[in-house]
Amino acid sequence: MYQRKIPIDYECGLSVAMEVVGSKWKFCLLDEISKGIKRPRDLVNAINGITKRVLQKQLSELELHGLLSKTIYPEVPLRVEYFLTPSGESLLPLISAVDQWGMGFASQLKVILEGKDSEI
Amino acid sequence: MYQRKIPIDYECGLSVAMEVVGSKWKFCLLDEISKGIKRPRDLVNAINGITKRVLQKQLSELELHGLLSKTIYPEVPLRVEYFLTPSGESLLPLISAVDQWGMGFASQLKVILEGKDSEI
DNA sequence: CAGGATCCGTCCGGATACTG
DNA sequence: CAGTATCCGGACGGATCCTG
Repeated sequence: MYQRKIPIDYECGLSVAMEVVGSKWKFCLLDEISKGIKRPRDLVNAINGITKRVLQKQLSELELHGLLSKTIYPEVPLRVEYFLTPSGESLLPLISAVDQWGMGFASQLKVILEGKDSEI
Repeated sequence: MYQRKIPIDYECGLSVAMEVVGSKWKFCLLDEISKGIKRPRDLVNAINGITKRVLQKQLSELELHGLLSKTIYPEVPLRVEYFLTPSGESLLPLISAVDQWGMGFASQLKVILEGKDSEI
């Protein structure tokens, strides 16, 4: 995600993984695309809080890293559809696992953060 | 990990998970601590590229979120040891899975990035 | 509509120093 | 040694504009 000085430790799986999917929205993007939302514009609408610029950047990174690919339909207006490569698909079980873990953890986090808020 | 405007979508597991472990080093930290490296100073030495300040911050966040806890030994010099809470331990399988995925993906990423380098 | 470029404010992280 | 505060430069993200 912003690791360029300690180039990337190819021996460390976590380092590699963080490099590729360590940005805020990448799991979400892969998830949404796997669900069939393929066009940039639809993704902006589907994902709460992402902006066009960031979406564009992260899509291109995912594409560069070989997790995503796209098809360009030379229509007017232009249409582009992203889809998961095999590498991207290999990540889906992990995303699902992370999502489920997060669901299970949500209640705990809620209590913790709201407790903190009330201390103000 | 800088999502404070779109507070946190507790309905979205990915959102919750990213909030808690979406920083660069958190998986690494939990991993190392689970391996028995418990003191901040040892963690700085064990993790390639992290600085004391960032370590401190991420440790405290993990502690705040209830994934980590610590024991303070009132010795001189002061000794502190972090350990995983049950929530933190529940994350280990995921970390392991991410690590393994990263290992498998490393070769592909290497080819891609080195290919890009050689284009310069 | 896709997506790249630019301007610019904000946040993050490195370095350093200080306290207990 | 652990943890916090401060200063400061650089990276990131938002808004906007432009091209195909």
